Amino acid sequence: MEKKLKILIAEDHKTVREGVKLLVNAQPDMEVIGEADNGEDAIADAKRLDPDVIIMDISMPHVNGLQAAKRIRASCPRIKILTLTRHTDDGYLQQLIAAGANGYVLKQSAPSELIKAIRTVADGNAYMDPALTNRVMGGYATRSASLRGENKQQLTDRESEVLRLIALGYSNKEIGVNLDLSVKTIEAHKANAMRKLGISSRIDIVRYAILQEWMQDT
Amino acid sequence: MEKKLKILIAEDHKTVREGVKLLVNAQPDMEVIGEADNGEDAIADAKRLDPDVIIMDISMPHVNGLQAAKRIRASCPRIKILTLTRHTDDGYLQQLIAAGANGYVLKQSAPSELIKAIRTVADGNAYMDPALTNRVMGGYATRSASLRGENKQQLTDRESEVLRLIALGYSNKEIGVNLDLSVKTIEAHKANAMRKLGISSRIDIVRYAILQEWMQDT
DNA sequence: AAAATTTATAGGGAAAAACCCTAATGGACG
DNA sequence: CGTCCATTAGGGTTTTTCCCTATAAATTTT
Repeated sequence: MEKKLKILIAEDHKTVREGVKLLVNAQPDMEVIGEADNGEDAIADAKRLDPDVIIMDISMPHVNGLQAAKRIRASCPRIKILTLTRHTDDGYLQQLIAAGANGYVLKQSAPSELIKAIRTVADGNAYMDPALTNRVMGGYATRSASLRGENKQQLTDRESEVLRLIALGYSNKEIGVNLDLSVKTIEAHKANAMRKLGISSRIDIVRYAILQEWMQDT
Repeated sequence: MEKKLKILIAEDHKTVREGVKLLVNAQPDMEVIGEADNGEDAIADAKRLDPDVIIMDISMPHVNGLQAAKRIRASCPRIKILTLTRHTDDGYLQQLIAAGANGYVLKQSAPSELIKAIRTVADGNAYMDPALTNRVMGGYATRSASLRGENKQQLTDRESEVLRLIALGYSNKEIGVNLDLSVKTIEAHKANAMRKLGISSRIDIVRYAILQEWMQDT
């Protein structure tokens, strides 16, 4: 095995941070070497730890991801920056590109998307979530993966609800009783949701749920 | 349904806080009405929200659980305080009783233990985790549940490992492959662990794992 | 030291759950 | 008004889990 990709996670939400770490460390060729919960620490850690890729949430306390990206770009141009965000905030998109981010992944994407994105930016290509590919980004567009993008439909409310309960450890039957639906219906929603996300196991559902910050309240 | 028990959670670790909230809100007769991540806020919230029971971690920033318990006892004697802690820290035990805590639950106990404890202290009885009952606590001993304590053995490393992976969404087979053991062995560890904890479903495993703060790293 | 208990391992067979395929209904949208 | 797709669900097969039993090794007790 050649050297592992060194990843730094900059994300203020601990649950997501730990979920991402879990996911990344599960890849044989990647390794989380540091974590920061604010932009300032992210800048310091970037210099100190010299990661290959920084996974950075754009909304963070103190110094936000945008500012942090700009400063890291300036001081450590070698380091690739992959931004991670909740919504399709158009506003940030162009600013981030300008700030020097190498990629842009939505939190609502499947975990496999994030892994693909890491590999893509580590290879020196820009990466844009398929759900955004048909938007702006003139000359930077990624040529590698993601363009032939697995249709990235949104999950319906029911589908999200079912996946969340599955991640929490409920069986299809228990969910059926809970929501007063047939097991068969739960199975259908689950299967449809998994197809949409391109995932195929319960761990993937758990990982997706963690990324969604679904493991809380209710 | 008579009025629900109002619960305040004072715990600095967010994952645990959310896990406990999940568990408590799943009870038809309980409701989380507030959360605090430090002792100071816990004291303020106790006065402001007037909960029936406070579930309080003893190690918290600013003002620790011990100090907070003492002050809440003084200002709101009606409110029951149930302390939640990681280890069998003998040291704290007597201090907590002196500070006015009504109960003491270990984090390594099954979630059902916590629920039982809430009901017991809400009823005006003292509660002590069965694992500790055979220790100190002269005149305060609980007479209600818990004394006829389900044998509270510790999980072995293997058992913990298996439960953790199950909580993360792995199937027995996947765990077997992962640890290079037969599925049958995994099943046995799982069954033994569940028997020890007195639980019987995957959700219970997930809840237990959250209480253990197992859903992180690795 | 011998005996008893617990841990780690695992098989066989029954029961339960999940999976794959198919399908009807009722909106939304062009 | 026809097409897409969300929501609902059944039939039959495959996979997983559950329950009971078992053995060697380590640990604890007597």
